Amino acid sequence: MEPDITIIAALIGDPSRSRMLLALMSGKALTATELALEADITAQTASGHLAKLVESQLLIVRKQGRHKYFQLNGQDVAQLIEQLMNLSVSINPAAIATGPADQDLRDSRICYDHLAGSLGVSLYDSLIQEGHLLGHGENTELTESGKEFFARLGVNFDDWHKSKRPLCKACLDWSERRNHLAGKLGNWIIEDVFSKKWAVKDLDSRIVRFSPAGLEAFCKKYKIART
Amino acid sequence: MEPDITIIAALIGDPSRSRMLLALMSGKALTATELALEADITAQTASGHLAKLVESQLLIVRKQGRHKYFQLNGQDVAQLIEQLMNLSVSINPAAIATGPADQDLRDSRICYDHLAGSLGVSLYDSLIQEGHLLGHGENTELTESGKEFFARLGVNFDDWHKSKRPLCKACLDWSERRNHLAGKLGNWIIEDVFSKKWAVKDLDSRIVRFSPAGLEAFCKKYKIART
DNA sequence: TCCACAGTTCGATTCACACCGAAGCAAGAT
DNA sequence: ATCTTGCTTCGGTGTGAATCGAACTGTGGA
Repeated sequence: MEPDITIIAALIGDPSRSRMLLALMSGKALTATELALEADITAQTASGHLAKLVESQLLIVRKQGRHKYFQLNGQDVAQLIEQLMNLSVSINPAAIATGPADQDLRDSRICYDHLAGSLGVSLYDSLIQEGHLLGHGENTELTESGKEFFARLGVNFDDWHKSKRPLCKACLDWSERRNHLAGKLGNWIIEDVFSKKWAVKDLDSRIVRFSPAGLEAFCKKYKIART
Repeated sequence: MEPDITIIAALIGDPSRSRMLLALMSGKALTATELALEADITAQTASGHLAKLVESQLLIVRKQGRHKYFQLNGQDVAQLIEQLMNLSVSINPAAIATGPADQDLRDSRICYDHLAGSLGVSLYDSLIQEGHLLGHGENTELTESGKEFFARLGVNFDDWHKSKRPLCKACLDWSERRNHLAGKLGNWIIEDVFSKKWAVKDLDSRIVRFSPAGLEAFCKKYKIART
């Protein structure tokens, strides 16, 4: 009887599958063919892999017309992958390529459903600085001042109490090795950014591309010091 | 360019290796043979696995005599495995392994050929406290006062100079996360305990079982404060 | 109705790697 | 010195799994 962690780790421990999972870290739901392209394998092979990932409940799938949309099965899975990246970075720091495309990824990217990268870290720092957030390790708490601040921005906290997903959560950022904001509030912030058209998701990567004006507005809104 | 997380996940995703890693999650440092037994494979196969785990820096190894002690490379690795266990439980709640309450093992056990566990740590602390021992990291030195103290107990240091084995050495205790005394002196102490019948070795484990009177005598001899 | 496209199933191939037996090496023990 | 023990190296075997070509199902559009 082999431990269950073996099965999960073995699923991630295949190059094609881990490429798919990384692609899904953008939070977007992708079709089977898109994932096959991402992993650089044929559709047949991808189909087999995806079936396994769904069966093991690492992914969930939604059928829409003749497409099948896959996404990570919740925050737990995303967090596990993030943790794996953390460890691989701390073991092999040279592995972080320093290409120009990579720089954008480090600046601001999607981590499942919230903002990561140096901008995400700056946001977190600023919220702490302003007294809106209290951070103790992995757990984070919104202060009264923070509740007021976000209520003024249009957040309706009452609606959120129904969900069991934590309001705030710190997520360790692999490129910065510091916390950024996850949880429902982290998700709200990035959705707010998109709805205001301050930034758009890059088509086939996890990069979040801010417009110059959007970046300025964002930094002003959250009192982030520009570098 | 395959992502690094693939490599790490693949390492964990082998039944034999994950059994070893789980065994090491107890915090204990284990030898190659112990791990081979744990994984139910031959020593040769285990040796190959362990080499990979060390090369990839998931494990660290310490050579002590002809034994090789393996342990998890820090908290990061332990945390990743913990995370994997969490996910597998949330996916498959049926498999809940209840860890054996090895309190006796934590209290006092054999570590290669000397005393470990909370009692071993207390002994080390007391020797430092009394000024018999000087500890700088892994290296430890017997003071003049210490030499006198042990000479009075019957140790003949002259005979020991022939051996190249270090007289004193600190050995990291993983249940306690603190040093205990290894080296020839550490061995002498535990042999002394056995010869005085203050304690006996448990048959199939590394537990050292003190008699009530033996424990009292031991603590008095080394001025260990009883808790 | 026919075609195009998304995804799956089947069969065959190929290859990596976990595994063990045997032998070798190193470090204590006797 | 000789034996025992812990670990490693080498060579050969076998199995599992990833892969793709080809053919099939099902959906949507022309």
